[in-house]
Amino acid sequence: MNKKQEIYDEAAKLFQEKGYGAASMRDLAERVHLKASSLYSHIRKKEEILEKICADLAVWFTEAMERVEEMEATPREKVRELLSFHIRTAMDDPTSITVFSDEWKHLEEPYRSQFLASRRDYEERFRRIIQAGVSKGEFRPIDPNIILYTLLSGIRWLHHKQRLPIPQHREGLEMQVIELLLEGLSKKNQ
Amino acid sequence: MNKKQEIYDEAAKLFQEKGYGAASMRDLAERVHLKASSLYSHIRKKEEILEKICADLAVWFTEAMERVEEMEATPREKVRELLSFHIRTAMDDPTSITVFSDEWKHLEEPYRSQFLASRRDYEERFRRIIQAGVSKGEFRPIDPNIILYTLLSGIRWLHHKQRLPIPQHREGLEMQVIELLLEGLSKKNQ
DNA sequence: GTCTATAACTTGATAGAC
DNA sequence: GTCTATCAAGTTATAGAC
Repeated sequence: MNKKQEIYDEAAKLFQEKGYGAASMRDLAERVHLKASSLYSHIRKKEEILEKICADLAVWFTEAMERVEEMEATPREKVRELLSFHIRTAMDDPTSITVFSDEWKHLEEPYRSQFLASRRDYEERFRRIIQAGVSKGEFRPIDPNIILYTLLSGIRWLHHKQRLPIPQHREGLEMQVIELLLEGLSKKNQ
Repeated sequence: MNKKQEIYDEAAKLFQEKGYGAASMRDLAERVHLKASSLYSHIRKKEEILEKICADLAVWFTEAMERVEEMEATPREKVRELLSFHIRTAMDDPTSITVFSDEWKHLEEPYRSQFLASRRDYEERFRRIIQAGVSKGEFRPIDPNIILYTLLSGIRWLHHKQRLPIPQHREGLEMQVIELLLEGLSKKNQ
Protein backbone atom coordinates (compact mmCIF):
# COMPACT_ATOMS: atom_id res chain seq x y z
CA MET A 1 0.00 0.00 0.00
CA ASN A 2 1.38 3.43 -0.82
CA LYS A 3 1.70 6.22 1.67
CA LYS A 4 -1.11 8.29 0.23
CA GLN A 5 -3.61 5.49 0.64
CA GLU A 6 -2.32 4.83 4.14
CA ILE A 7 -2.93 8.48 5.00
CA TYR A 8 -6.49 8.35 3.65
CA ASP A 9 -7.28 5.17 5.55
CA GLU A 10 -5.89 6.41 8.86
CA ALA A 11 -7.60 9.76 8.39
CA ALA A 12 -10.96 8.05 7.95
CA LYS A 13 -10.44 6.15 11.19
CA LEU A 14 -9.36 9.29 12.98
CA PHE A 15 -12.35 11.30 11.73
CA GLN A 16 -14.60 8.47 12.85
CA GLU A 17 -13.13 8.29 16.34
CA LYS A 18 -12.78 11.98 17.19
CA GLY A 19 -14.81 13.80 14.57
CA TYR A 20 -13.33 15.86 11.74
CA GLY A 21 -12.84 19.00 13.77
CA ALA A 22 -11.13 17.34 16.70
CA ALA A 23 -8.82 15.27 14.50
CA SER A 24 -5.59 17.18 14.04
CA MET A 25 -3.00 16.76 11.35
CA ARG A 26 -0.46 16.03 14.09
CA ASP A 27 -2.61 13.10 15.27
CA LEU A 28 -2.81 11.84 11.74
CA ALA A 29 0.90 12.27 11.06
CA GLU A 30 1.79 10.30 14.17
CA ARG A 31 -0.36 7.40 13.05
CA VAL A 32 1.36 7.12 9.71
CA HIS A 33 4.81 7.74 11.26
CA LEU A 34 5.43 11.11 9.69
CA LYS A 35 5.76 14.66 10.89
CA ALA A 36 2.71 16.79 10.24
CA SER A 37 4.39 18.87 7.59
CA SER A 38 5.32 15.77 5.59
CA LEU A 39 1.65 14.99 5.08
CA TYR A 40 1.54 17.89 2.66
CA SER A 41 3.81 16.05 0.24
CA HIS A 42 0.89 13.66 -0.27
CA ILE A 43 -2.20 15.79 0.12
CA ARG A 44 -3.00 19.43 -0.51
CA LYS A 45 -5.00 20.03 2.66
CA LYS A 46 -6.96 18.34 5.40
CA GLU A 47 -10.37 18.92 3.92
CA GLU A 48 -9.32 17.24 0.68
CA ILE A 49 -9.34 13.93 2.56
CA LEU A 50 -12.91 14.50 3.68
CA GLU A 51 -13.91 15.42 0.14
CA LYS A 52 -12.58 12.16 -1.24
CA ILE A 53 -14.23 9.97 1.39
CA CYS A 54 -17.59 11.63 0.84
CA ALA A 55 -17.37 11.78 -2.95
CA ASP A 56 -16.32 8.14 -3.30
CA LEU A 57 -19.23 6.91 -1.22
CA ALA A 58 -21.67 9.14 -3.07
CA VAL A 59 -20.60 7.47 -6.31
CA TRP A 60 -20.83 4.05 -4.65
CA PHE A 61 -24.46 4.60 -3.67
CA THR A 62 -25.44 6.29 -6.90
CA GLU A 63 -24.14 3.40 -8.97
CA ALA A 64 -26.07 0.95 -6.81
CA MET A 65 -29.21 3.00 -7.36
CA GLU A 66 -28.67 2.85 -11.12
CA ARG A 67 -28.42 -0.94 -11.04
CA VAL A 68 -31.57 -1.22 -8.93
CA GLU A 69 -33.52 1.11 -11.19
CA GLU A 70 -32.68 -1.10 -14.15
CA MET A 71 -33.89 -4.27 -12.44
CA GLU A 72 -37.04 -5.98 -13.65
CA ALA A 73 -38.54 -6.19 -10.20
CA THR A 74 -41.36 -5.05 -7.97
CA PRO A 75 -40.92 -2.00 -5.75
CA ARG A 76 -40.78 -4.39 -2.81
CA GLU A 77 -37.85 -6.27 -4.31
CA LYS A 78 -36.10 -3.04 -5.21
CA VAL A 79 -36.45 -1.67 -1.70
CA ARG A 80 -35.16 -4.95 -0.29
CA GLU A 81 -32.18 -4.74 -2.64
CA LEU A 82 -31.38 -1.16 -1.62
CA LEU A 83 -31.64 -1.96 2.08
CA SER A 84 -29.41 -4.96 1.57
CA PHE A 85 -26.84 -2.80 -0.18
CA HIS A 86 -26.89 -0.20 2.59
CA ILE A 87 -26.53 -2.82 5.30
CA ARG A 88 -23.66 -4.63 3.58
CA THR A 89 -21.85 -1.37 2.97
CA ALA A 90 -22.26 -0.40 6.61
CA MET A 91 -20.78 -3.72 7.72
CA ASP A 92 -17.98 -3.81 5.15
CA ASP A 93 -16.84 -0.23 5.53
CA PRO A 94 -18.18 1.19 8.78
CA THR A 95 -15.41 3.77 9.00
CA SER A 96 -16.11 5.50 5.70
CA ILE A 97 -19.84 5.27 6.27
CA THR A 98 -19.52 7.03 9.60
CA VAL A 99 -17.52 9.86 8.08
CA PHE A 100 -19.92 10.07 5.13
CA SER A 101 -22.95 10.15 7.43
CA ASP A 102 -21.73 12.34 10.27
CA GLU A 103 -18.87 14.53 9.08
CA TRP A 104 -20.01 15.75 5.65
CA LYS A 105 -21.15 19.03 7.16
CA HIS A 106 -17.50 20.05 7.54
CA LEU A 107 -17.07 20.04 3.76
CA GLU A 108 -16.13 23.44 2.35
CA GLU A 109 -18.02 25.00 -0.50
CA PRO A 110 -18.63 24.08 -3.23
CA TYR A 111 -18.24 20.47 -2.10
CA ARG A 112 -20.81 20.77 0.60
CA SER A 113 -23.46 21.93 -1.86
CA GLN A 114 -22.48 19.22 -4.33
CA PHE A 115 -22.76 16.61 -1.62
CA LEU A 116 -26.22 17.80 -0.61
CA ALA A 117 -27.39 17.89 -4.22
CA SER A 118 -26.18 14.34 -4.76
CA ARG A 119 -27.93 13.17 -1.61
CA ARG A 120 -31.14 14.90 -2.63
CA ASP A 121 -30.99 13.17 -6.00
CA TYR A 122 -30.43 9.77 -4.41
CA GLU A 123 -33.31 10.26 -1.99
CA GLU A 124 -35.59 11.44 -4.78
CA ARG A 125 -34.94 8.26 -6.75
CA PHE A 126 -35.48 6.12 -3.67
CA ARG A 127 -38.70 8.01 -2.97
CA ARG A 128 -39.96 7.29 -6.47
CA ILE A 129 -39.57 3.55 -5.93
CA ILE A 130 -41.42 3.83 -2.62
CA GLN A 131 -44.18 5.87 -4.21
CA ALA A 132 -44.64 3.20 -6.88
CA GLY A 133 -45.02 0.56 -4.16
CA VAL A 134 -47.59 2.60 -2.31
CA SER A 135 -49.54 3.31 -5.52
CA LYS A 136 -49.65 -0.37 -6.44
CA GLY A 137 -50.87 -1.30 -2.96
CA GLU A 138 -47.71 -3.27 -2.20
CA PHE A 139 -46.83 -0.92 0.62
CA ARG A 140 -48.90 0.57 3.39
CA PRO A 141 -50.45 3.95 2.59
CA ILE A 142 -47.87 5.96 4.50
CA ASP A 143 -46.28 9.21 3.34
CA PRO A 144 -43.32 8.25 1.11
CA ASN A 145 -41.03 10.72 2.87
CA ILE A 146 -41.80 9.14 6.22
CA ILE A 147 -41.08 5.71 4.75
CA LEU A 148 -37.88 6.87 3.09
CA TYR A 149 -36.37 8.47 6.17
CA THR A 150 -37.52 5.78 8.59
CA LEU A 151 -35.99 3.03 6.46
CA LEU A 152 -32.70 4.84 5.85
CA SER A 153 -32.49 5.90 9.46
CA GLY A 154 -33.43 2.46 10.76
CA ILE A 155 -30.17 0.96 9.53
CA ARG A 156 -27.96 3.81 10.63
CA TRP A 157 -26.95 2.14 13.85
CA LEU A 158 -25.14 -0.73 12.10
CA HIS A 159 -21.93 1.13 11.40
CA HIS A 160 -21.68 2.32 14.99
CA LYS A 161 -22.12 -1.04 16.67
CA GLN A 162 -19.37 -3.10 15.15
CA ARG A 163 -18.23 -4.67 18.38
CA LEU A 164 -21.65 -5.09 19.89
CA PRO A 165 -22.74 -8.41 21.38
CA ILE A 166 -25.02 -9.32 18.54
CA PRO A 167 -24.60 -13.03 18.03
CA GLN A 168 -25.77 -13.15 14.44
CA HIS A 169 -23.64 -13.73 11.39
CA ARG A 170 -23.68 -11.15 8.63
CA GLU A 171 -26.49 -12.79 6.70
CA GLY A 172 -28.62 -13.39 9.79
CA LEU A 173 -28.19 -9.81 10.90
CA GLU A 174 -29.07 -8.47 7.46
CA MET A 175 -32.11 -10.75 7.15
CA GLN A 176 -33.48 -9.78 10.53
CA VAL A 177 -33.11 -6.04 10.02
CA ILE A 178 -34.85 -6.25 6.66
CA GLU A 179 -37.59 -8.49 8.05
CA LEU A 180 -38.17 -6.04 10.88
CA LEU A 181 -38.42 -3.04 8.56
CA LEU A 182 -40.53 -4.74 5.88
CA GLU A 183 -42.78 -6.89 8.06
CA GLY A 184 -42.80 -4.94 11.32
CA LEU A 185 -42.20 -5.76 14.95
CA SER A 186 -45.67 -7.17 15.66
CA LYS A 187 -46.24 -10.82 14.99
CA LYS A 188 -49.39 -11.39 12.99
CA ASN A 189 -51.81 -14.32 13.05
CA GLN A 190 -51.80 -14.90 16.76
CA MET B 1 -35.67 35.02 30.34
CA ASN B 2 -32.39 35.55 32.11
CA LYS B 3 -29.03 35.78 30.40
CA LYS B 4 -27.84 32.40 31.59
CA GLN B 5 -30.78 30.60 30.02
CA GLU B 6 -30.36 32.63 26.86
CA ILE B 7 -26.74 31.49 26.67
CA TYR B 8 -27.72 27.85 27.12
CA ASP B 9 -30.41 28.06 24.45
CA GLU B 10 -28.20 29.76 21.89
CA ALA B 11 -25.37 27.37 22.64
CA ALA B 12 -27.61 24.39 21.94
CA LYS B 13 -28.58 25.88 18.57
CA LEU B 14 -24.95 26.62 17.77
CA PHE B 15 -23.79 23.11 18.72
CA GLN B 16 -26.57 21.71 16.55
CA GLU B 17 -25.65 23.79 13.52
CA LYS B 18 -21.87 23.57 13.57
CA GLY B 19 -21.07 20.77 15.98
CA TYR B 20 -19.58 21.28 19.44
CA GLY B 21 -15.99 21.50 18.26
CA ALA B 22 -16.62 24.03 15.52
CA ALA B 23 -18.78 26.25 17.71
CA SER B 24 -16.58 28.90 19.29
CA MET B 25 -17.26 30.95 22.36
CA ARG B 26 -16.87 34.05 20.20
CA ASP B 27 -19.69 32.79 17.94
CA LEU B 28 -21.82 32.19 20.98
CA ALA B 29 -21.04 35.55 22.55
CA GLU B 30 -22.02 37.37 19.38
CA ARG B 31 -25.40 35.66 19.36
CA VAL B 32 -26.24 36.75 22.87
CA HIS B 33 -24.75 40.22 22.30
CA LEU B 34 -21.83 39.88 24.66
CA LYS B 35 -18.08 39.76 24.35
CA ALA B 36 -16.65 36.29 24.70
CA SER B 37 -15.06 37.01 28.07
CA SER B 38 -18.40 38.11 29.50
CA LEU B 39 -19.80 34.63 29.00
CA TYR B 40 -17.63 33.50 31.87
CA SER B 41 -19.64 35.58 34.31
CA HIS B 42 -22.51 33.15 33.62
CA ILE B 43 -20.82 29.84 33.01
CA ARG B 44 -17.60 28.23 34.19
CA LYS B 45 -16.56 26.77 30.86
CA LYS B 46 -17.80 25.73 27.45
CA GLU B 47 -18.11 22.06 28.19
CA GLU B 48 -20.37 22.81 31.16
CA ILE B 49 -23.08 23.78 28.68
CA LEU B 50 -22.79 20.45 26.92
CA GLU B 51 -22.92 18.65 30.25
CA LYS B 52 -26.19 20.31 31.19
CA ILE B 53 -27.90 19.64 27.85
CA CYS B 54 -26.93 15.97 27.94
CA ALA B 55 -27.67 15.44 31.63
CA ASP B 56 -31.10 17.09 31.46
CA LEU B 57 -32.19 14.91 28.55
CA ALA B 58 -30.85 11.77 30.22
CA VAL B 59 -33.09 12.50 33.20
CA TRP B 60 -35.99 13.25 30.86
CA PHE B 61 -35.75 9.84 29.18
CA THR B 62 -35.04 7.93 32.38
CA GLU B 63 -38.14 9.34 34.06
CA ALA B 64 -40.23 8.37 31.05
CA MET B 65 -38.84 4.85 31.24
CA GLU B 66 -39.82 4.65 34.91
CA ARG B 67 -43.40 5.63 34.12
CA VAL B 68 -43.61 3.07 31.31
CA GLU B 69 -42.20 0.29 33.47
CA GLU B 70 -44.92 0.94 36.03
CA MET B 71 -47.72 0.72 33.46
CA GLU B 72 -50.09 -2.22 33.52
CA ALA B 73 -49.68 -2.95 29.85
CA THR B 74 -48.44 -5.44 27.29
CA PRO B 75 -44.90 -5.15 25.90
CA ARG B 76 -46.46 -3.98 22.68
CA GLU B 77 -48.23 -1.11 24.41
CA LYS B 78 -45.10 -0.21 26.32
CA VAL B 79 -42.99 -0.10 23.19
CA ARG B 80 -45.61 2.04 21.51
CA GLU B 81 -45.56 4.40 24.48
CA LEU B 82 -41.76 4.69 24.43
CA LEU B 83 -41.67 5.32 20.69
CA SER B 84 -44.37 7.93 21.09
CA PHE B 85 -42.34 9.66 23.81
CA HIS B 86 -39.19 9.66 21.69
CA ILE B 87 -41.01 11.04 18.67
CA ARG B 88 -42.74 13.80 20.62
CA THR B 89 -39.51 14.81 22.28
CA ALA B 90 -37.75 14.94 18.91
CA MET B 91 -40.47 17.21 17.54
CA ASP B 92 -40.75 19.42 20.63
CA ASP B 93 -37.05 19.92 21.25
CA PRO B 94 -35.10 18.97 18.13
CA THR B 95 -32.17 21.17 19.08
CA SER B 96 -31.41 19.53 22.42
CA ILE B 97 -32.03 16.09 20.97
CA THR B 98 -29.49 16.69 18.24
CA VAL B 99 -26.84 17.75 20.73
CA PHE B 100 -27.73 14.86 23.03
CA SER B 101 -27.53 12.37 20.16
CA ASP B 102 -24.56 13.63 18.19
CA GLU B 103 -22.32 15.73 20.43
CA TRP B 104 -22.16 13.75 23.67
CA LYS B 105 -18.82 12.31 22.65
CA HIS B 106 -17.21 15.67 23.36
CA LEU B 107 -18.07 15.39 27.05
CA GLU B 108 -15.01 15.35 29.30
CA GLU B 109 -14.51 12.69 31.93
CA PRO B 110 -16.14 11.77 34.19
CA TYR B 111 -19.26 13.07 32.45
CA ARG B 112 -18.69 11.05 29.33
CA SER B 113 -18.57 7.81 31.30
CA GLN B 114 -21.61 8.80 33.30
CA PHE B 115 -23.51 9.56 30.13
CA LEU B 116 -22.62 6.20 28.60
CA ALA B 117 -23.57 4.35 31.77
CA SER B 118 -26.92 6.10 31.83
CA ARG B 119 -27.52 5.26 28.19
CA ARG B 120 -26.55 1.64 28.75
CA ASP B 121 -29.01 1.45 31.62
CA TYR B 122 -31.81 2.96 29.54
CA GLU B 123 -31.17 0.57 26.66
CA GLU B 124 -31.03 -2.40 29.01
CA ARG B 125 -34.47 -1.56 30.38
CA PHE B 126 -35.85 -1.06 26.88
CA ARG B 127 -34.31 -4.37 25.84
CA ARG B 128 -36.02 -6.15 28.71
CA ILE B 129 -39.43 -4.95 27.52
CA ILE B 130 -38.62 -6.10 24.00
CA GLN B 131 -37.43 -9.48 25.27
CA ALA B 132 -40.70 -9.93 27.15
CA GLY B 133 -42.63 -9.25 23.95
CA VAL B 134 -40.58 -11.75 21.99
CA SER B 135 -40.96 -14.39 24.70
CA LYS B 136 -44.73 -13.96 24.81
CA GLY B 137 -44.95 -14.27 21.03
CA GLU B 138 -46.24 -10.72 20.66
CA PHE B 139 -43.15 -9.74 18.67
CA ARG B 140 -41.35 -11.47 15.83
CA PRO B 141 -38.52 -13.76 16.93
CA ILE B 142 -35.76 -11.28 16.13
CA ASP B 143 -32.70 -10.62 18.27
CA PRO B 144 -33.74 -8.02 20.92
CA ASN B 145 -30.62 -5.96 20.28
CA ILE B 146 -31.45 -5.72 16.60
CA ILE B 147 -34.99 -4.67 17.46
CA LEU B 148 -33.83 -2.16 20.03
CA TYR B 149 -31.35 -0.38 17.79
CA THR B 150 -33.49 -0.49 14.67
CA LEU B 151 -36.44 1.07 16.51
CA LEU B 152 -34.38 3.76 18.24
CA SER B 153 -32.47 4.48 15.08
CA GLY B 154 -35.60 4.49 12.91
CA ILE B 155 -36.88 7.66 14.56
CA ARG B 156 -33.56 9.46 14.61
CA TRP B 157 -34.27 11.39 11.43
CA LEU B 158 -37.16 13.32 12.95
CA HIS B 159 -35.09 15.91 14.77
CA HIS B 160 -33.03 16.62 11.64
CA LYS B 161 -35.94 17.19 9.28
CA GLN B 162 -37.86 19.95 10.97
CA ARG B 163 -38.44 21.98 7.87
CA LEU B 164 -39.00 19.09 5.53
CA PRO B 165 -42.02 19.02 3.21
CA ILE B 166 -43.87 16.40 5.18
CA PRO B 167 -47.50 17.41 5.03
CA GLN B 168 -48.64 15.59 8.13
CA HIS B 169 -49.63 17.14 11.42
CA ARG B 170 -47.80 16.06 14.54
CA GLU B 171 -50.24 13.27 15.37
CA GLY B 172 -50.38 11.96 11.82
CA LEU B 173 -46.62 11.91 11.57
CA GLU B 174 -46.27 10.12 14.90
CA MET B 175 -48.97 7.58 14.01
CA GLN B 176 -47.43 6.74 10.66
CA VAL B 177 -43.90 6.29 11.98
CA ILE B 178 -45.15 3.98 14.73
CA GLU B 179 -47.35 2.06 12.29
CA LEU B 180 -44.41 1.59 9.95
CA LEU B 181 -42.12 0.31 12.70
CA LEU B 182 -44.68 -1.91 14.41
CA GLU B 183 -46.55 -3.24 11.37
CA GLY B 184 -43.90 -2.99 8.66
CA LEU B 185 -43.74 -1.52 5.18
CA SER B 186 -45.40 -4.44 3.39
CA LYS B 187 -49.15 -4.43 3.17
CA LYS B 188 -50.60 -7.76 4.21
CA ASN B 189 -53.73 -9.57 3.00
CA GLN B 190 -53.45 -8.62 -0.62
C1' DG C 1 9.91 12.76 0.66
C1' DT C 2 11.00 13.92 5.14
C1' DC C 3 12.62 16.93 8.19
C1' DT C 4 13.04 21.59 11.34
C1' DA C 5 11.42 25.95 11.93
C1' DT C 6 7.96 29.01 11.79
C1' DA C 7 4.22 31.94 9.97
C1' DA C 8 -0.46 33.15 10.59
C1' DC C 9 -4.33 32.32 12.89
C1' DT C 10 -8.03 30.54 16.16
C1' DT C 11 -9.14 28.53 20.29
C1' DG C 12 -10.81 28.60 25.51
C1' DA C 13 -10.04 31.10 29.34
C1' DT C 14 -8.24 34.86 32.79
C1' DA C 15 -6.91 39.61 34.91
C1' DG C 16 -8.28 43.74 36.14
C1' DA C 17 -10.51 48.45 35.07
C1' DC C 18 -14.99 50.35 35.31
C1' DG D 1 -21.74 42.08 34.65
C1' DT D 2 -19.44 43.80 30.87
C1' DC D 3 -15.66 45.42 28.93
C1' DT D 4 -10.40 45.63 26.90
C1' DA D 5 -6.31 43.39 26.79
C1' DT D 6 -3.94 39.41 26.83
C1' DC D 7 -2.20 34.69 27.52
C1' DA D 8 -1.03 29.97 26.56
C1' DA D 9 -1.94 26.42 23.73
C1' DG D 10 -3.46 24.52 19.72
C1' DT D 11 -4.57 24.73 14.71
C1' DT D 12 -3.43 24.27 9.34
C1' DA D 13 -0.15 25.11 6.25
C1' DT D 14 4.36 26.78 4.07
C1' DA D 15 9.63 27.59 3.33
C1' DG D 16 13.71 25.75 2.72
C1' DA D 17 17.65 22.48 4.20
C1' DC D 18 18.95 17.82 3.33
